[in-house]
Amino acid sequence: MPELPEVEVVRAGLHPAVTGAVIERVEVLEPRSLRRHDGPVDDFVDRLREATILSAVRRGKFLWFPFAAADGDTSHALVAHLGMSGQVLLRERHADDDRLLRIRLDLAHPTRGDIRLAFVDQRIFGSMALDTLEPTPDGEPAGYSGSGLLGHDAEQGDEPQDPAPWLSSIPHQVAHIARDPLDPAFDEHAFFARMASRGSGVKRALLDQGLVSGIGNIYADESLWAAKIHFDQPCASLTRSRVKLLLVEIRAVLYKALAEGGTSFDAQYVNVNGQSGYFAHSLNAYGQQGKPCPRCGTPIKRVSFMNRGSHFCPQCQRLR
DNA sequence: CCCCTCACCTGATCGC
DNA sequence: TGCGATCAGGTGAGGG
Repeated sequence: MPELPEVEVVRAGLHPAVTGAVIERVEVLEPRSLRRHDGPVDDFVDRLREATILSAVRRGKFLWFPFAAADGDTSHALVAHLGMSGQVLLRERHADDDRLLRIRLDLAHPTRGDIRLAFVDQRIFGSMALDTLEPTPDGEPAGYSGSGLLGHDAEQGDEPQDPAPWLSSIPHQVAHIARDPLDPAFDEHAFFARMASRGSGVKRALLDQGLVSGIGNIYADESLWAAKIHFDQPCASLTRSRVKLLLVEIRAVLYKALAEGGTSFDAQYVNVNGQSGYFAHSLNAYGQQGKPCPRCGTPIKRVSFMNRGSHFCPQCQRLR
């Protein structure tokens, strides 16, 4: 997937188009795309009808849209996860269906008029669902909900935190996901403590969304390359300063990807308007097997780990 | 709680 | 051209 930067690009693209919009019609073409919805298809459809979307929020790779139901109730959100291959595309109301369209939401926006959200997903690992909102334990905003792309200057500072109660609430099924490293309320001390007591290798830890969210296979490999750490180095063997360095590199990698609009290796991963991203050329390790390490020239290796590829420089990233 | 394996899915591509 | 094998950016249930 879509890892944090790609999901944030989608969220930022959707936010201005969906906030304040009324859902006029919902069609579920693939019921399996509601796997995480606790109820029948009709329940999903009926409860969204005439609802007004209040915001677009993201934590890690989870995206959700708090809404006011037709009766005014604001205790629920529409949750979306893109899985490996999902997209939420903004379309014109009467556009032809995309090839792998699973769910269609027709919206009426006060200034943008009639638009459509198309949930497209090849592998159906992604999903949409309605879920109850519950208060965050720390009372902080549950995720990022700015009107612009996270980290972009135009957005910084000019947006006082919206005190709307639904923004300090999190969907029940997202509550176990840790805050992501770009979240101002990310608990660094808890992260260091849990890393120190973990028995697994460091990449496995980075991919554990309950420990730190938003990182997937690409950015795990890129961050570990930047920090010169082997993917299977035991967490507990890393000094606190090495873990701090790793966190710095993780943030740098995520911000860089955000600045470039998210990565996209093939037509599968596209931004909210269906346009391809363009970050692939600046990857240092992921997918670079056989090519010289940009730091030392040693060929990058690819090995199978956790049933997926791990890419690293055997010279810079030694197991020790 | 922690840790690991596996199931869940389709479609594109590659080698024969 | 066909066909099987392989691969793809994730998550969570369920076992030890």
